[in-house]
Amino acid sequence: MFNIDATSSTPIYEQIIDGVKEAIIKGLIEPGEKLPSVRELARMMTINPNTIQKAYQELERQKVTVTVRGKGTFVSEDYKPRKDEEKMEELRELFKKGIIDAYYMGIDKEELLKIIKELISELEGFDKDDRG
Amino acid sequence: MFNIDATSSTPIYEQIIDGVKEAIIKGLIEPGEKLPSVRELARMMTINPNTIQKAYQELERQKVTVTVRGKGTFVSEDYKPRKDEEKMEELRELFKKGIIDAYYMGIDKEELLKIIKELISELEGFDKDDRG
Amino acid sequence: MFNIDATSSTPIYEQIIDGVKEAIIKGLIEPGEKLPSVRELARMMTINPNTIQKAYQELERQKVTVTVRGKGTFVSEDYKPRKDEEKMEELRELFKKGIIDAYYMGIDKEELLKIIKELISELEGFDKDDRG
Amino acid sequence: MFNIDATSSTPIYEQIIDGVKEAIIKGLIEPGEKLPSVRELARMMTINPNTIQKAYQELERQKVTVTVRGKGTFVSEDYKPRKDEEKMEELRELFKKGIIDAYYMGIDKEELLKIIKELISELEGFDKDDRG
DNA sequence: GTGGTCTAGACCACC
DNA sequence: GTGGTCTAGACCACG
Repeated sequence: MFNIDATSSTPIYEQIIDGVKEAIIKGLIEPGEKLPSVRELARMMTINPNTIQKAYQELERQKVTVTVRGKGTFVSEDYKPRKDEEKMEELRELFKKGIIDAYYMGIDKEELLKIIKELISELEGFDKDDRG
Repeated sequence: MFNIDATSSTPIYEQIIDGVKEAIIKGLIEPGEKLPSVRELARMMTINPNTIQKAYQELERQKVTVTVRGKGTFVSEDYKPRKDEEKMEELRELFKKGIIDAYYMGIDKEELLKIIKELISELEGFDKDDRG
Repeated sequence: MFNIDATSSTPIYEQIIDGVKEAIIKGLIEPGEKLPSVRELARMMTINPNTIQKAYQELERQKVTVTVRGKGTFVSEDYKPRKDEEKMEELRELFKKGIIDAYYMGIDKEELLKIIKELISELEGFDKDDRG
Repeated sequence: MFNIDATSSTPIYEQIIDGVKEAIIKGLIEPGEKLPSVRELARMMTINPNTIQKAYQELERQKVTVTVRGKGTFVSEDYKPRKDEEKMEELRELFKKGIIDAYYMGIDKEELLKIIKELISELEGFDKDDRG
């Protein structure tokens, strides 16, 4: 489903969260669909089950998934996007850092916007209205 | 010159690095200009000198600054931007994460691009040719 | 694994970096193999853990090692040598200094080349193709 | 006579020492010849006179030069090369470091020896017998 | 005065 | 257990 880089500075559990979200946006996993169980995914990716568990808990906290006791973890069917000012500020900081890095790599404004637009296109469904 | 959030998950020394780079891009510090000394900045921001030191060393490693023995740390006058494929990939990952987060906050493509363009404008000089 | 001279003018962390690199070249540590943990090495050599940490971070920055979160620091399996002109110039300066010093010690050309060839031989594997 | 890089990690006074020695080896300054006075050299290179003074003192300590009170500093006419075991060991360490660095830059044995031989040739007089 | 190194000891996130 | 960050306080070389 997605790749994990154990040597990356982003924690594994965070890579899993991002991977699941990306898979949902791309439509690889549909709303209502079941995610692999913690143990199953841990085995598939040879990762410590505790790490998967932590990722799943965070996904549920963010209401991206819901857990049904005894059944498993499912992609939310009624995800309601929310933007509080705090998260917006974090997002701006993240992009600002990206722009600064781009500047120091010698990437100009047009090239940068092109890269970003490409990334948006790759994440199919991003510009759709029917978000589940 | 810039604000430090001690409670943030991004390390203080990294916030300092980003802050200095941002100040340079915005033209608040000019190429050739002297940065505050390690001790001085430490006093100004009530941060341990070792933390400032770590930030300054990383800035020098990235060739953003040069240090002259016994004189201090100065903004490089001949910074040459470099983009290797590895750094490009990291940049793409950073922006991809931002786009995914934006999606989950209910921000649509147009709004996102508007935010990014605003951020670029705020960083004056980004679309100039005379990068220091 | 290697000796540290606390009285030397070369910083301890740099001696550690050189020692690790030398051990790798000599084949005493193989690609993929785990280095002693920061604390362990600190205990073994009665050196402050922060000093070891600084050495390990520099080794990782140079891509000589990779660190896996929660697991430890390992010798890179896919090290790709790089020679930019700047590093080449530094290398030339270093050897030039050595040659000048040798001259002032009364060592002639043949003797100097003999010494250098011996040093190369001691570092087993230097003339092999399978660099890790 | 030679270039000084204030941003280099090698101290300025050491760069001066090396520069003088190199100039002597190359024959740019002959045995018995007078070096510029401390003040004169300081003015020429816009360097603090104390720094020049320190370099000259060290050159005299190494018996590379002799100072005649009221006359100035002169290149020794009867320099007797000496190799004690301590200095030999330092020299070996220096070359070992260079070889390790070369290895990590992907330079092979033949290429390295070629570079070293070139450097020796550039320092004219190195393979002569009539060392003054 | 400047930056560079080192120690001691603490806290944290991650696996 | 692992590495990563931070503080406090010390000493040093350099200009």
